[in-house]
Amino acid sequence: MDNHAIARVLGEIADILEIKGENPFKIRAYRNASDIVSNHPHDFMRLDADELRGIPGIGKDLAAKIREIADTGASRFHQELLAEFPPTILDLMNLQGVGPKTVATLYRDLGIKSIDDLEAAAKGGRIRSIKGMGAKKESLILKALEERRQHAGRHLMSETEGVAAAYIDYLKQAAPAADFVAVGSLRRGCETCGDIDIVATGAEPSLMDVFVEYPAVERILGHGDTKSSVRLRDDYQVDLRLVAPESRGAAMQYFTGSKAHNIALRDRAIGRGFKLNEYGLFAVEGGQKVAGETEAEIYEALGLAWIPPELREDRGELAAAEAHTLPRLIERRDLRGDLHSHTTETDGKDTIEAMARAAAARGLEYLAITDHSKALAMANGLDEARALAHAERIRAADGKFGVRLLAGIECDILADGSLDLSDDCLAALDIVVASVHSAFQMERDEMTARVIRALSNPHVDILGHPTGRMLLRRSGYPLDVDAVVDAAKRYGAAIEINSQAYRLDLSDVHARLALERGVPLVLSTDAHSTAALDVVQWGLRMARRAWLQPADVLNTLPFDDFRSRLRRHSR
DNA sequence: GCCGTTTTCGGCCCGACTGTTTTCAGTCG
Repeated sequence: MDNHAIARVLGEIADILEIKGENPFKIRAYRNASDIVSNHPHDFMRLDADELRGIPGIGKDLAAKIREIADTGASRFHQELLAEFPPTILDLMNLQGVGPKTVATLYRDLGIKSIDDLEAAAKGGRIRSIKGMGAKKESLILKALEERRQHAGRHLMSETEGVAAAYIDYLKQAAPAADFVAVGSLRRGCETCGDIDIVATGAEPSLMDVFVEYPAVERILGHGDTKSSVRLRDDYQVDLRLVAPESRGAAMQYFTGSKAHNIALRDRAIGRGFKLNEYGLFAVEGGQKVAGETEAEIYEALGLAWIPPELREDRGELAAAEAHTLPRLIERRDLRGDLHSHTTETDGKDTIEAMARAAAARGLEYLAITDHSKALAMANGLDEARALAHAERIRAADGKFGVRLLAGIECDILADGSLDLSDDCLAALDIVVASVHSAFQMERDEMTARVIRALSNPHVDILGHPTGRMLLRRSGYPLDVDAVVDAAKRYGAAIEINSQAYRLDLSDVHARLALERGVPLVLSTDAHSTAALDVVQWGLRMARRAWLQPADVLNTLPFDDFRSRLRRHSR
């Protein structure tokens, strides 16, 4: 049991209590505890009940339940709840537009207890027979089922990384001298991943037995001396390739892909009298091996500079590698500031001081505190008076904890494109991120006009999570990103790459569009806790896939230079 | 279920939107 597993049990308790219609505050306590556990830096397996109780939000009951889960691997309360409802019912809660009440009604009235049951009922027109539901609801459910199907077997990069790392740790224990590297879409930094591909070198074939005996394995798909495949619970497929050390680079290259990149690379090899496969680069005449131990020597033998995995999508990287004009991709050490964060003043978990200290501990030079504005009532958003009072407190803390602070706001863009706070208030702040959080159901033209109108406000420095997408859950609101990028250019606003693993918004493709149009980008965490400042690693992968160099990202600048480049100071 | 207390009970962020209604329930954020 790790924190993630404990958090999942608590989350499932919350889900079932919700279906049962229990006290919403009790449900919130479980949900909150689940969040705390999954985001907590310490291993909950090692904390005793007293230490657990010291964590705000964990009281006597929850501390005992967490200990029980840590000690026994399960919770009796959780088991009892699962006995009341079939476990598959929880899958229904993940459908867009289907909440606990709907799940309860579907179960009670139609006996629906799984995704398959629901699909059959919806297709058979039986949903509309339930009181309070109609034909619209039925088609909404069918649409949600379709979206779910499209996402099946795919996972967020952040989660995939965790699963791959845990698997590799496990393999390393059995073969300490061997070398392991996760390749495939994960190595390329794709926003979501299907399979996990691992290349191993320097291990005995018996490693494959260890591989298929991993506790989370649900089904063994293949079990050979050099290649094995398994399916894990949680719908991951994992492939392990065991290769000789002299082929390590070739195998890494081959299994990292992308398919399009590999096809282009092999084509290039053929044109030069070589054959490229997962074992190496070979001369067609005579068949002798030219390269294969490292990726770099393979690329070099083909007249190319080594290409960072994030660029291997056949989007011009081969030509750039040949001309030695590949970008010097942005890295974490290039970032000097974070421009989007929340505190306890709205829906953040930590105070100004804690956030400032955490930013300083991560080597940041500056941090913008950008809590929500009043339209986001559920987050306890700030009105003008509170925003200004909060700004005073932020400025009072500026520089005291080893980091410069910017007093900002994440201001809602209202349905008509106006901003949630007065111009006077926005002008009095150091930085304004403007974001859409409501009224997503708009026509594309209307939504585009709305966002562009917001950008026309001279106090808007940055457009936050521009498309509103939530990976594997919903596509963004309909938006002409091209037109929005042009508007940002025209008005001198910057565009955010939001690093939350479930957002990654802008996407790599759109960020590259902004780069080509000369619109400045910023890389932000949208952190709601100190630990969340580290999610920047996911945004970085997106930025690198967009070919961004340090100079393309405003928050790589030293503090004074950065401030002068902000829209409010640059003209 | 947590928290804080004028300490064992009462409060705990709630508004917009949708689809179903004819005054509201459910979902989302």
